[in-house]
Order: sequence, then C-alpha cells, then structure tokens
Amino acid sequence: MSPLVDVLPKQEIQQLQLTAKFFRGLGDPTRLKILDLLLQRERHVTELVDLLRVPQGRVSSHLACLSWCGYVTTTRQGRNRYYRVADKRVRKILDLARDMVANNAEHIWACTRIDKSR
Amino acid sequence: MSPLVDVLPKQEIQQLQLTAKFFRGLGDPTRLKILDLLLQRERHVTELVDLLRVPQGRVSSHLACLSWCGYVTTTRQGRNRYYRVADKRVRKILDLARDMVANNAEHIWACTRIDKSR
DNA sequence: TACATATATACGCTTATTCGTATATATTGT
DNA sequence: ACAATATATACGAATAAGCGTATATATGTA
Repeated sequence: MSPLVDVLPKQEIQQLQLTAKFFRGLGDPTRLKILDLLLQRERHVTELVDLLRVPQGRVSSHLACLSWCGYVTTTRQGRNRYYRVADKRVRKILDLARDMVANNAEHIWACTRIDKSR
Repeated sequence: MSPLVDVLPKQEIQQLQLTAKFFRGLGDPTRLKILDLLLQRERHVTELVDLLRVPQGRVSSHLACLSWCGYVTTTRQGRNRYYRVADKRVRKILDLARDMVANNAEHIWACTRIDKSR
C-alpha cells in the first residue's frame, strides 16, 4: 500500500508507481552495462553473456526487465534473439544521468539510505 | 560483490554502481512526488509533510536521499530548512521518463522482475 | 535557561530485488 | 524424431530498501 494513498487520487499514485518502477529498471549495474553494450550495436544474448561473464539465465532475466520497461526491443534471427535499444530517449536519459553523477560522485557514494553496505 | 568484477576495470564498475544508485534515488513514488512538489517551488519539510501526510521522519529521510543523489539542495531559513530542485537536468530526466512511461504503461505494470507483488 | 518548534537519525520488521542453480522452452540441423 | 544450440523461467537463499515508531539534534523564543 502506497503511503500516499490517502492524499492523492488513485490514478496519480499509479502514475508515480509506474515511473518509480521504470527508474528502478535502470537501478542495477548489470542492466546499465547491458544498455551500454546495446548502445554500441544490437547484440544477441550469448554475445552479452560472453562479454559480461554473467550466467546466461541472469542475463536473460535482466534483458526481460529492460524489455518490460521499454528500454529495449527484440527480434529473433534464426536461433538467436537480438536485443537493441528501443529509443533515442534511452541514451538521453543515460547521458543526463552520467552527467549529473559526474558532478556528485563522492556525494552519492556516501549516501546511507540507498545501498548502505557499499 | 558486483557480478561484473572479473570482466570490467574497477573504476568502470564503480561508475556503474554510482549511476545505478543514482537512478534508484528516483525509484520510489514518495520521492518522485516530493520532486513534483519541489519543481513547483521550493518548500520546507513541514510543508511537504502536510501535503503528503507521511510521517515527518520519513519525509526527512527521503529528502536526505534526494539530497545525497544531487537532486535537491537546501538552505536553512530560521527554524525551517528549505529544499529545492538542484538542477534543470532533474526536470529533463523526469520529463523524458514520464514520456516513455506514457507509451508503455501496461507493459511496465506487467513486469514481474521489478515489484512482483503489484 | 527552559520550552516549543522544526528537522534528522536510529532500529527492528516487512517486503523487494538480486543471485546461484537448476530446469524448461524454443529453434535448427541431421 | 533426436541431438545440439540458444534463450527463458523457476525457486530458495541472501541482501537491499521502505516503513513504523521512537528518539535525538538544532533553532528560535519567553
């Protein structure tokens, strides 16, 4: 239950939840690296697995996540399934973020609310 | 330990982790709503508490999070501490995201990897 | 200084998310 | 159909993050 439920209309809450979920799609280092690689060119799953040295199942899972959120699209070619960045806005968001992070690196690193351990 | 540790240089991993952390800063509905309100105008904590009907401690905590990540800045005026959006890029990122979410709402909603329950 | 107001922090509990591992589902070629 | 390759999904364990509640710190005022 959203804590905002008794002060905002249902539709606005849903909108906020969707947007939050959307951003959490970018909230994982592996998924960000995958997007990096896909911004260079489209790739199929095994290619990503080889580059990342991450178990295939997990790569697929992360890709599914990126796909649900609309960051990537896919097509099958023979046995392979190719993934590519869905939209120019993806690069824009990532560039903006990297830009802001560059100014605040130590600050973000020190944040205790998110990622307390490291 | 990042799963990418044996394929990427330390610095790149740290960069990815910071960016992921940065995005997770936007990955909560309450924080998004707070940013909405701060995009209208600067506000102090009690003002936000009244608008959101969320316990004061939690609002402060979310604000701290937004502050660490560089989304907002603060100044004290008398007893009150005012928060405001730090940067024009914040609005840009949020606008881009809302735009993309608008095209994908049902799709994102259905994503099972993030937020499995709802 | 004592008190009220404003804001920040702490801690245990619950829920989300990632990971490791195993298994299931395509698709192609023989 | 069978084997091989490519991709997706499932499930429990471990970690992260939000919430509720209480408490601490800071600032201003009588």
